[in-house]
Amino acid sequence: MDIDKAISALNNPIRRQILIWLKDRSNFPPALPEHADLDGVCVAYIQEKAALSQSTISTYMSLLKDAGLVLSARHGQWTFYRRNEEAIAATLKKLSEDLQ
Amino acid sequence: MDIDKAISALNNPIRRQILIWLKDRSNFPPALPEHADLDGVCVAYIQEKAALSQSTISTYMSLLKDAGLVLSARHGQWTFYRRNEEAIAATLKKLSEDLQ
DNA sequence: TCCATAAATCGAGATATCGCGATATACCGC
DNA sequence: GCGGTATATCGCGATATCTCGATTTATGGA
Repeated sequence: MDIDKAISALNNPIRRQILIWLKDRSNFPPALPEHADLDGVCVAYIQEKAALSQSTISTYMSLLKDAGLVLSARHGQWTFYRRNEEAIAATLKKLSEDLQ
Repeated sequence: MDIDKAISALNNPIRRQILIWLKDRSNFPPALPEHADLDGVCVAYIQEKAALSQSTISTYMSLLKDAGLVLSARHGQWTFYRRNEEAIAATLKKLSEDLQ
């Protein structure tokens, strides 16, 4: 876990908001029937919610993934992103232990 | 509490390290006798420990202060900085509540 | 094979942050 | 007032981040 990368990824209100939205799948439109059993949310839905460009959101999701805070899975043309709960918890724990 | 400012201030390993050092006064040289009863550490001691220029450390301390994470008190020519425990705890709590 | 769709990558201009040396300000003791 | 010390501020070049539109890559369907 790279705390520097993680804090850097968190140092943006929209990226933090994305992590918050991802806590609850119902923040996004319902999944297509063929994706009903898959975990995570596709880039297009996140983009729509965040109201930033496709390229920006794709970059943001890569950043979050690079920091370990989300996991991704490709299914056909879609990439589904979901929270990495362990990494998020570990990051918050490390920050608290360091600073508290 | 401005979480954006706080995370931004924390988004630097040396500023985080300073907050960690400030947990324990003994990380710095002993206070001058005439400062024995004062709380906090002067800029010069922090600078020496961090091994960055005086202007950089002064700016860093201003940033941390602006974010509310430290408090400052001027005594004569010296400015003494100390942790703002409540603000640090509140920042970590907010981050955890938002993201966890 | 072609076309359409989803996502990733590229290139760029605008803005922010980093860290410095130089300078300014504030305060002290003489 | 003057010189010295501690800190703050200024100006700057270097680097990083932000966000975009355009392009590329990957995939699926007709």
